[in-house]
Amino acid sequence: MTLDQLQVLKTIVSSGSFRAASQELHRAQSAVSYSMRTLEDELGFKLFSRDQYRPTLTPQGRAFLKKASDLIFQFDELGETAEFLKRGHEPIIRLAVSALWPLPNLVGALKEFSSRFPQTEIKIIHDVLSTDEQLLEDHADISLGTIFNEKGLLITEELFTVDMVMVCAAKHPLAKLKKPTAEDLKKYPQIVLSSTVKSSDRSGGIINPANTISVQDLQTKKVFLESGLGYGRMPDFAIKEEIKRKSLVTLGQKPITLHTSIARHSAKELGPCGKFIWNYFSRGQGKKLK
Amino acid sequence: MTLDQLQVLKTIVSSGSFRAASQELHRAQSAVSYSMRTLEDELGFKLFSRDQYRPTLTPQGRAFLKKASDLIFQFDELGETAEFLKRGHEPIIRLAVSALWPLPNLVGALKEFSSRFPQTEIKIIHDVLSTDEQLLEDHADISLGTIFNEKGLLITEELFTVDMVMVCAAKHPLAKLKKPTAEDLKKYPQIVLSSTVKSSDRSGGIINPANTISVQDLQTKKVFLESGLGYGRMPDFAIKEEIKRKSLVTLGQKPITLHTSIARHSAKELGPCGKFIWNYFSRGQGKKLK
DNA sequence: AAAGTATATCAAAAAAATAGATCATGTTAA
DNA sequence: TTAACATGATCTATTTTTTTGATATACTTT
Repeated sequence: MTLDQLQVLKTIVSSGSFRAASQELHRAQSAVSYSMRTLEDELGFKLFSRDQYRPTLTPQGRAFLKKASDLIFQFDELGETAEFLKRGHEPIIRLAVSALWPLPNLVGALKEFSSRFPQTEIKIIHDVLSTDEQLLEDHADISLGTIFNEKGLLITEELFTVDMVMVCAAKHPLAKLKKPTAEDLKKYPQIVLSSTVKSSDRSGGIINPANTISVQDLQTKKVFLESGLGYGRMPDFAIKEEIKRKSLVTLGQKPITLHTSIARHSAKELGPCGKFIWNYFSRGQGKKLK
Repeated sequence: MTLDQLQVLKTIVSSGSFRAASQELHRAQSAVSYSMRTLEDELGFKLFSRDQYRPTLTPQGRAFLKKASDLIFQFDELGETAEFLKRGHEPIIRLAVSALWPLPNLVGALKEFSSRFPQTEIKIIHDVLSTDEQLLEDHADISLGTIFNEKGLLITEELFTVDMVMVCAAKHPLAKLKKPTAEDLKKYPQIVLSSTVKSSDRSGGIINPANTISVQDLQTKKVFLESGLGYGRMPDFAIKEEIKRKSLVTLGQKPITLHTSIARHSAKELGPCGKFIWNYFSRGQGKKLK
């Protein structure tokens, strides 16, 4: 049983006769006849009843064709996938996204991407801080994170800025002070984001290293801050709601301004899918939300 | 691109080398090599990188194989379907079921059937009364209905009995009378089941043909009866609940006892699936619930 | 009855797949 | 380090499979 035989079968049924199918397939009529005979021999039952003028499917033939049609459809799809891969499109694209990245900024890109390249799988590596490391270790194709150019191994492009503001819960003792000094802060634990990757220590703005609570993601950090466990910096876009409903309050510290960037490995060419993501952000569409 | 090539590809990956695959497939190594070369030529990209000792899939190859594996799986399934059909199993079985048939009696049979023959589609033709007609016109393979042997054209087997009891709503005027006579009944509309098929008129027990309301299914009949629209006969199994909660009451009429039967066309052999259904009921398993 | 259209079948031809041998290369174990 | 072994590519000859073109037979239509 070959797929070609199934395609011949389908053509016969859609065209109505062996002869018409042979013309449609640009083969001799005897070839079509032979193809069906060998298929029927192998299957062990007749696909067509030939006692009428025109061949009609047997009940078995009808049931068989139904399943065979699905197979042919999937086969055609495989052909399309092959075309897609042949043109150099990536079967999967891996995005390393920093925890500090404003996620709403991503969904627009991903929406457009997945409608344009439905064949390409998207893998989000939602790392804490060191998204560039993911590039260097070939765990990601594109990184969306804060700027940190690694000895020219990466091609980066600066995008927009994120302000990291110092906050604590409204019920926290620090909230009572007008403008807490570093001395004031030292008395309470600071919640900080920390990467599991050791190589690059990028923990900026730590007040008292001895008195910190490290977490691995922004969501946890926010919960800890809201619960009054300590104080710490948060990206402004992530705490708008909390400030509005006053569960978090800003302390008088000057915000730290982070520069976000898109990056890729200089030694690895991006395919059409990667280029689309790259251009989406580098041409500024990704900046809109900011 | 042929399915055989995909199977070779899959074997190479699972066995780890071209040579191992060739042994597994009982072919020469050169045949496997040739098969992959022609496939790669047609696809337009390399499936394997051959710079290492053992061939490893390229990223494209990996993505391609993933989809190809699905195809192979579905192909194998088609082979199983073919085996199934070859053994004479019916791809579809059509059951004509009378509206008077106790449905809970069916579910047991269908449950067991679908677990034993998952490949066979079940079509229920829930006809009103004339299920045997469905057999004669080749719209059904087996009929479950009330007895009515058509000139020996059908093979039937008697199963169990269903009592048709005369009822009306508790709020209906007839409910007040102790034992309403035919004269009493004549004053009110009678709700009757009527078939769309004209040929055989089997409407038994009609009191006053002029004063009837015809419905096509038992559910509607029950709703009409409960609403007090009229009186009529219902199978006892279908109104147990309503009698219990007193929304329907029985009138003093003697019940009509219907004999149910299973039937099939004498000129058409049943396949294994049909025989299973037949035996399920004729050997009495279907009677349990009654 | 005649002309037109169907499928099956056959022998010959064409095309495709396979086998077996050989080569260059990489791996493993003594 | 060397010798034995394993791997995939490539080539030619062989085998198998598919296709063709011609012919036979059957059914439909006019």
